[in-house]
Amino acid sequence: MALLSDDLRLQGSRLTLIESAFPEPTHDHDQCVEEAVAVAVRICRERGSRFTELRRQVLEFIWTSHEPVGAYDILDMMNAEKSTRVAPMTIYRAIDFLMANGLVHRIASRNAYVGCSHPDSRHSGQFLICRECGRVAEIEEDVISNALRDGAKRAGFDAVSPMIEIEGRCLDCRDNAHD
Amino acid sequence: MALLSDDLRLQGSRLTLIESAFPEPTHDHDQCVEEAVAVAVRICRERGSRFTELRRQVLEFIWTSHEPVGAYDILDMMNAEKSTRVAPMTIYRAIDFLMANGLVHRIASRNAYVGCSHPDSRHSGQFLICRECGRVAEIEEDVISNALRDGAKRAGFDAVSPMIEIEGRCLDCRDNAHD
DNA sequence: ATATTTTATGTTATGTTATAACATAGGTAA
DNA sequence: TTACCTATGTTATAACATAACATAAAATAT
Repeated sequence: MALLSDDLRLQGSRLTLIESAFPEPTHDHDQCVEEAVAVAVRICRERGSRFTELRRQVLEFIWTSHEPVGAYDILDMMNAEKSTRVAPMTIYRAIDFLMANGLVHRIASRNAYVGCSHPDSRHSGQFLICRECGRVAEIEEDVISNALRDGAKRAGFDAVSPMIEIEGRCLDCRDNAHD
Repeated sequence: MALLSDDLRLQGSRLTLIESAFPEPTHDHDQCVEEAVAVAVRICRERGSRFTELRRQVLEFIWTSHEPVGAYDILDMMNAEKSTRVAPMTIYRAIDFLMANGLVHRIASRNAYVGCSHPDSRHSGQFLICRECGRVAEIEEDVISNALRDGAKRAGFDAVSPMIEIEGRCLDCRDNAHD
């Protein structure tokens, strides 16, 4: 899954290796979807969970892009493609299943959902959200997790579920900017 | 504003000073509200913004407690107290104003709003949300901010607006737990 | 194989959160 | 006092999410 792009860029006068958390704009996205489904199949089989046709479709629609997708967007895609009518409830139930199995994450600041890029490892959400292209990248920085745990602890707080959503500008959009 | 309580507690065998980010359950909450309004008045005067009666009322309702308050909760409180009928739009406009001036924050994971406990200093949101009592405390840990900025940078990302919402259990609820 | 149970989905209705668009009023400044 | 800008009123609707109960399909026990 070619989600990481390595780029050589000049920063000031030093040559630096920057590893973007975002996929290259030219990447083969079909492959992302394919792999996401394959992993989901495997994980569900391992757990004895049922990865039904409906759930597969919803997962695929969420993986339409690397941008968060709203529940009603999925609903519309679903109903456009098939002749059957599906109700919101149906979509939300599939989303709940996918989230419970760590296959998708909810982006609270957008009321929308993204596919998880590493559903195997236990992790709490750290998301980079590009304001320009709308894409979301998931990172897993121990420095951040540790800082959070320590900060919470210092405040006398048992942290259970930290959620981090960072808005800003991704490398590609910075490069494309004409200012 | 007595938002910090210092407690001496035994952790393992060491005597440790824990500074809870949450207000003491017995604190004088009227004073929180009073101070929040006073600060708002000052800040708005400094900026030439108009702190109208409506905006003051909405700010006060948000400060009803240290729990996040929904827009429609405010609406209900408003309409219960006064004979006039206020529309959602009116509330949202007041909330927008208060947020733009850093007087309240939105808790995205709850679709609700809390008063800002230090509206003077520029800061990005770091919130502790207690699952048991529902209260929210705002912290400002440089360790976290730095880890975020560095983590984002390493991912080739210009972080603009980081949002952190940590769910867990506050010190008071831990102490009150009977297990 | 059939009955029983559990899990998934269908269906209808409604609850909750947020904004668009345009009208009116109320300060502020020329 | 006119003109302008900002705040609020008003109506309608968009966008997001769940409750409650019915049916179907799969897994398991008998």
